[in-house]
Amino acid sequence: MPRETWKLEMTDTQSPPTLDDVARVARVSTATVSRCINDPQMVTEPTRERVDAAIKALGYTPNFAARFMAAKRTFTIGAIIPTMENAIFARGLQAFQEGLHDRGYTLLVSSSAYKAETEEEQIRTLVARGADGLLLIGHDRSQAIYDYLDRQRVPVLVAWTYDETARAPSIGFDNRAAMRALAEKVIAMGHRRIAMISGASRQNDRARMRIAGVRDAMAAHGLDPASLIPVEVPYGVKEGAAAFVDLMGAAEKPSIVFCGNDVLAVGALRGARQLGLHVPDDVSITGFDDLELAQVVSPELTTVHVPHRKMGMMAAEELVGMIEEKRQGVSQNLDANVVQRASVGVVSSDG
Amino acid sequence: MPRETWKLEMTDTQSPPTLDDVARVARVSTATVSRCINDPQMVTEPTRERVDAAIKALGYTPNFAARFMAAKRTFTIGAIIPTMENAIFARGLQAFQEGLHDRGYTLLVSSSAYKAETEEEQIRTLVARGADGLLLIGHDRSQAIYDYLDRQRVPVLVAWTYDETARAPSIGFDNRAAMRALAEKVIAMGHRRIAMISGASRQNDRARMRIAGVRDAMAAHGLDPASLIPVEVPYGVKEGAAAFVDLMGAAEKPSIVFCGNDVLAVGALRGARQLGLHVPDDVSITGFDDLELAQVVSPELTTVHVPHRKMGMMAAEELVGMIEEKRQGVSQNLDANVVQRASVGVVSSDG
DNA sequence: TTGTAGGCGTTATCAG
DNA sequence: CTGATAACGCCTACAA
Repeated sequence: MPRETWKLEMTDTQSPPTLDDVARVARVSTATVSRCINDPQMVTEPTRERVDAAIKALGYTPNFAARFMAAKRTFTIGAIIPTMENAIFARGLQAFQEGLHDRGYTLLVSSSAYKAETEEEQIRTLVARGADGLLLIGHDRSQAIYDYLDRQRVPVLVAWTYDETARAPSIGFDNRAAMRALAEKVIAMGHRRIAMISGASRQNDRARMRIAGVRDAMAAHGLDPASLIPVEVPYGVKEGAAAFVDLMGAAEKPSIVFCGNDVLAVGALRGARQLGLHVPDDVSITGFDDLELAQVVSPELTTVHVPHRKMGMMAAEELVGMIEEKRQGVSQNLDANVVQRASVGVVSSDG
Repeated sequence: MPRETWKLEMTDTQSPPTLDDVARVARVSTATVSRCINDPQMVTEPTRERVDAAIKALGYTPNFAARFMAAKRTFTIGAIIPTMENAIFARGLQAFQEGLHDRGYTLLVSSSAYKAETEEEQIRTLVARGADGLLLIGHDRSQAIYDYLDRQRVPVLVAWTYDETARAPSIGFDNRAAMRALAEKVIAMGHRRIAMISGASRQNDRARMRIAGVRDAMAAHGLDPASLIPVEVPYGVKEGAAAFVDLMGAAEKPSIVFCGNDVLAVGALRGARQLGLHVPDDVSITGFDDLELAQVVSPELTTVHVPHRKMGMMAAEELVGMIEEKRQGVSQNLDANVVQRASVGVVSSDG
């Protein structure tokens, strides 16, 4: 039995088909097969047909690892988000994925569970896997990992926040200004006894900026910003409820509880229900993000509307641009508007 | 200037460090460096220290593509879920990821937007990228793609459903039986005018089974299963609300509206509010999944509790087992229990 | 214990 | 337009 035949049978049964197999079946060189796939117009009609037939017959799919090694491109973008649990990042990410898909890229997502260490690990994983670019949430991470990214020459775009002074370009909104706008409106409605429930602010610039925003508004209204001591808990409905109950157990009960996001606010709402408190008559509550959730609960949440889809779409455009034109990214500051609904009430004569 | 030096400098500035670079700096062979990374105990203490130092100094990270080509393993698992928008799959996936992480694997997630075509594309992408195994939702997909997976020898595990007759092993629950149990309880409370809002049932065995479950219960109570004509809409709060409003506009208004999942049910609740209908006095509503959402709305949803985390953890264990022991997967049928809350009421003398 | 060298599946540069 | 052939970065027998 001729060696060739033997080998053909072996490869055929043992493992997925390769370019070689296709080439052999189509009776052309591997180079030609490669061209058929990547640049069909460089090949004559009849040969292309033979090759396509062979590809179909064998059920061939190119091996990305090999392709990456040879071409240094994967048309893959990685995104690492803090959580997939609640839908905070889902809508924006969906738009991001659509934008990438339109441009011929695939998105791979990974979640860090709000842990810096995990995020770092996942950044390395995605880069080592050949991601052409990365989308990250917020600016807070170690110098070391930015250095690593530089060395590996992987473009990075930050989303969900805007900070032109940061090292990486960002497409997002000004968390601090948005929260300040919300807080100013609320304070203008007469609220003076202010409390806040926030996610952990360490390693989370969005959380920190939102706290700062409330303090800005307080200062602007002659209140002492330092008097605001946010309760920090993990983002979650249960956690929000528990924090709220604690807050209402204090000697001086707040008339308004600002929450770091809608999930926490929904938790607070639930805490209020547990305590038999009426919102907004007994106490007001605000969120941030304007998730679908915000309009599902009752009362509907006063919150900050974040342009999720727009942000995702613009991020896709920008990141692909950075990759293909090898240029620095340019930051964009999108609008995030306060949306007033029923969870905040007017205070008449409140100390 | 000696050529070696020149080359070293070039590589040093132009591209990420490779095994070669590390070897050169540590004055050992590439084989030794490789061993230091993959099997440290095969190397003497002093050499290992030199190598580790070189790795740190250079900021070296192994290139997965190259590693994959040589070793055929990536320690990466891919999961493709229908959507990331609402949190349906998030909790289970989170547990799945944790389970994988404990076993040394990384999870990469991709969402198909409930489109078979997109899912297929993503399956190929993940496989081509060297995923060691795949987690998919539900059994409904083309024969062709299962054949492809076989040929590529990539183990596949299905979750969120259980069907021992299907081609792929599954870890999930019996959607039909669970929905039937729920429906039986509801019907036993006197409901006879039954309607249902479902997600698209095409290419979605979970949706189909849940519809079948309601019909089973109807038949068991002497009602005509064929009289149930589910309204099919995309999973979404808005869509659920609209469908509900339509349903209540019919000549014979239902006393109970079964919903294919909690998101749809929350939508229905909202539709009821729009119509000024009281739930459950005027009409009852049920969900499925027991998302956090279910306890956040009011009235709280009667629904089916799905063991998300348990399912995710077991799936991780099973899939890794299939990969490492090269064995067929074994299916598991988990419990999904009815949880009665406030959205369903008793009907006294209803036709 | 350490080094040498072949091969993994593609792409891309040359000739033809 | 097509075909050799040299990388790409790593792993792993096999040798020393």
